[in-house]
Amino acid sequence: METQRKTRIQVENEERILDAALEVFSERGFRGATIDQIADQAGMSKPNLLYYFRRKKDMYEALIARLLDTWLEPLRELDGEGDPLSELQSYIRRKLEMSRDFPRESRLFANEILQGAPHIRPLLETELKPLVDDKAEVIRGWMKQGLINAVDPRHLIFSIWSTTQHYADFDIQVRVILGPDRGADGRFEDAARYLEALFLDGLRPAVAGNPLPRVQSL
Amino acid sequence: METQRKTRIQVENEERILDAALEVFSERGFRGATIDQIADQAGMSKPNLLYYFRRKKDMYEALIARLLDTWLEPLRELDGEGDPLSELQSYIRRKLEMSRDFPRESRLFANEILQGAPHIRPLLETELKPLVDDKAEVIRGWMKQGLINAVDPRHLIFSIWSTTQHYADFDIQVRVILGPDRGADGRFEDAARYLEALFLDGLRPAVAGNPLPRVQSL
DNA sequence: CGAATTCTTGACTGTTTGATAAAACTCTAA
DNA sequence: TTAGAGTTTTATCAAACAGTCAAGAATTCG
Repeated sequence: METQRKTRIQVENEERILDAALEVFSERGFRGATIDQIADQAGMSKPNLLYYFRRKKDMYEALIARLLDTWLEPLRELDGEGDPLSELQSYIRRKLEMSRDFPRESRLFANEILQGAPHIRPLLETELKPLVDDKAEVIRGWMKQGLINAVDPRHLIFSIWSTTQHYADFDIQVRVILGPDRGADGRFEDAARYLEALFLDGLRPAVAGNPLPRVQSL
Repeated sequence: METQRKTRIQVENEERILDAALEVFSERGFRGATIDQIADQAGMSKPNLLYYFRRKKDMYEALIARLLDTWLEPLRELDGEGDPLSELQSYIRRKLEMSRDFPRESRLFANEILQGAPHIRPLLETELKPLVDDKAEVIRGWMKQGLINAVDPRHLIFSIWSTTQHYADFDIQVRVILGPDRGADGRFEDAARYLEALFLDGLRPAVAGNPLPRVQSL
């Protein structure tokens, strides 16, 4: 059986639909979204949309499938050969950039996990877990060499995920608290600065009169 | 007009319904939840449930109203007169305990914020923001005295919220990654230990041969 | 007790929503 | 240019769902 070649129109419309679906699903979750809303957002009729994706579920699963890969890319880039502190700093920066540039994807993922990962659970076991296990081992290696403080690397990863994704997922709350002073870019710059300080040095100040007696990361 | 006194049955049933509603709303969000599911969970017929809460929205709003108060309680307890590091540590511990003991409430809140806070937005402005502004000022005071490292206190609060709530909201993901080795209690103990280390000292190790040149917090 | 009040239920209504059928229209390649 | 494949629309359906109603059952209280 030959793989169906896609027509120009097919490629265009599937893209348009998935973009609209991402918009709606990320805002309202799977069950909260309606096909009408997605069709509306995509600027086409409902039956027309269903010509490309026969079921609501198909759209959602197409989105989820491409999502996890993108989502894990920053962690994949974490390099065991690099300098630990700057590697982790880069990872935090990349995750924060994803929250800034792909907030809809972040919310879609959050929605899915929040509801018990009904569609993505198998992928978590087969894709997410092995990757995290692998990178946790890398980080553990750094700790054994005394290059970074010894903590549970998996919880470290959780804290990087949660703090960075917070700016996409809880955006409304963040905006209410920070006010309109600084635009979105300013918020993310401030967040990057803060997270760097937190993850590197924490809150406990260096001994007075002995400022920053820390190893300098290159 | 006299305030209706509530009968025994009324008090009991409203409690039962709200508990069931919390269960269902926190798992599926407002639109994803159905009255049938809630009635089922509460062990009563749908018309009976609707006798107590005439609309689905009424249940949701009753839950949201009582939620924010509980949710902000730990932050209210942050004491400007206390020792900064141990105050913040206690705050983190209290928030983590809330994630452990009230995961449904955490998820309900996350769902609401994720969807743009359609029901709770006004309360965020009138309750959440002033409290955060107030406590941010307290934390800023500590920083000016050099008792903790200087960072943006609002982002500090965001990171405490996100890291602690992560264990309730992303519970499934956390469980997949940590495996079944340690039970729920173990997970939260590990999380508490990790977060203390992160927020106090970060990842950058003390200079070799000069172990932990830090102010000791009492 | 017994009447008034409160509570519960089965049967029902109108609407929203996911999905289909088939006809009409458009595009493309020989 | 035109046959056939690919695309869009109109009309429609069945299930799911929020909410109603009226009548019967249970509870309360004088």
